[in-house]
Amino acid sequence: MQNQLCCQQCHFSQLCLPYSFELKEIEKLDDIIVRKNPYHRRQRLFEAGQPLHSLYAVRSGSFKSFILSEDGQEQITAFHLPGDVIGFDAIHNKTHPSFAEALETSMVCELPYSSLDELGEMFPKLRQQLSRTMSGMLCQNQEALMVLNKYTANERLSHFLASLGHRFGDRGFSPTSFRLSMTRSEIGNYLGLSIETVSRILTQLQKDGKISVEGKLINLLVPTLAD
Amino acid sequence: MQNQLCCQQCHFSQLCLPYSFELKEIEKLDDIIVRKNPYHRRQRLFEAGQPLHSLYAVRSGSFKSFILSEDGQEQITAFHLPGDVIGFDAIHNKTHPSFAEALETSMVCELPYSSLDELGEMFPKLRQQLSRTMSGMLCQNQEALMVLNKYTANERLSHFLASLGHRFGDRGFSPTSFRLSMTRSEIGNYLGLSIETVSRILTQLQKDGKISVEGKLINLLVPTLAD
DNA sequence: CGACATGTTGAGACACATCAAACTGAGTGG
DNA sequence: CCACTCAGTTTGATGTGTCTCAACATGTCG
Repeated sequence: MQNQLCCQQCHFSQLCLPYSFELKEIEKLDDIIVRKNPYHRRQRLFEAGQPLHSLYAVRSGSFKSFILSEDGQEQITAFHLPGDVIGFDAIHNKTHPSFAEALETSMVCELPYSSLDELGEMFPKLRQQLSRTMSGMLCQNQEALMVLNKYTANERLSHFLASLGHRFGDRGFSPTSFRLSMTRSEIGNYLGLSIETVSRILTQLQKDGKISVEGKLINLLVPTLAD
Repeated sequence: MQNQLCCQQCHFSQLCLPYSFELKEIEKLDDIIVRKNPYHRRQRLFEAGQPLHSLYAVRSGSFKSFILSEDGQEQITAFHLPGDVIGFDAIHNKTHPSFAEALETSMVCELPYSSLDELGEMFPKLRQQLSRTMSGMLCQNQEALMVLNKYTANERLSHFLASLGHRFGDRGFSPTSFRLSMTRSEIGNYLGLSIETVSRILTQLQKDGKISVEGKLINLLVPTLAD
């Protein structure tokens, strides 16, 4: 498959699974990938309880992952940008424990897990990359734990914005000027803050001259938002 | 290696890597495992910044994993019981991002990562088990995120004790009566609570007749500590 | 037995949640 | 094109869960 949708043409391949692959390996990976129609806001890649069929690599747009508590409360566990792979948490029980939902119109590459498993048999680099990616997610989660336990509301939000900017930068976008695809409510849910606190701190950061806010448009005005 | 320390004789092998292995596979795994001398309280398996040499399976006793913030604050990210494997977060950068420290006198099995990698080449089940374990840790982290974001101090501690009891039960110990190998301070650090709050809630849970506390000895008196 | 870490308990402070009300903007239908 | 709606956002007033500070009790280990 040598069309415009293949991994070689994808701007985010160096962040995604093909990282450090040889040409031949990329072509093999391309063969198993299913390109899907765009997902629209609120549409789901999968729901909790569904059996694991595929992992999904974000091609454009963004997604949120979330789990539900026993009493039905939503807890957002991650926001996914292009190049991120979604669904690793389902490998454990071969069932998705979480939901994945588009935050805006988005494209994904579907990676059937059985094909990925077979391909891993042949390509050690693919196996290593899968391990590397999951391990990296563990590191992120540890960082997130510290943010929630040790940081104030202001620090959490600053860290969130800086981290988002950094991730946009990695993807070739501006690290200081971007559009939030998630609502204030979703940010608050993720950071363990009320929606009012998110709003208040956003305006306060603006008053302090650290950022400028125009609805969903964010501008980071100081290199680090710390202190 | 057919001594008393081999995986076949280990009570926790069904929770550990050999889960669902054939005899031949277990023997191969046994060959690469290094049995170490006991670690004493405060001794470390590894420190942040050290290159990844090995993963470690807890054989007896318990450990904590923690990371340090830029300003040197400790954040405990997990407590490890027998059968748990420690060090997966180091695969990402081939360097440990975290510390692992014994909470009491403990034994571990050292699993040299390069040997594990080679062995994975031959045994698909080992690869799958490694993936399954890492995926399971992702699920745990998601749960932890919800506990921190949505639960009150009382609920966090109740959930912590119930979860610990459950894990002891899985290992053939009493799920309702156990000894805490970590200090109040370490519990508070992990749950994002002050040491005073941990202490207060422990005594309050006792007054409510839900648990009995005698220093580090805990008795869970109601099946679920909820509400 | 003394010394030092660990744990308990109380009083006051504060960061953030909750409640309440008004504002904005995007989409819808007349 | 304008009213209408409704989700999302902002801002203010008040409440509260947990932290902090402080003093004391207990346990542990040389």
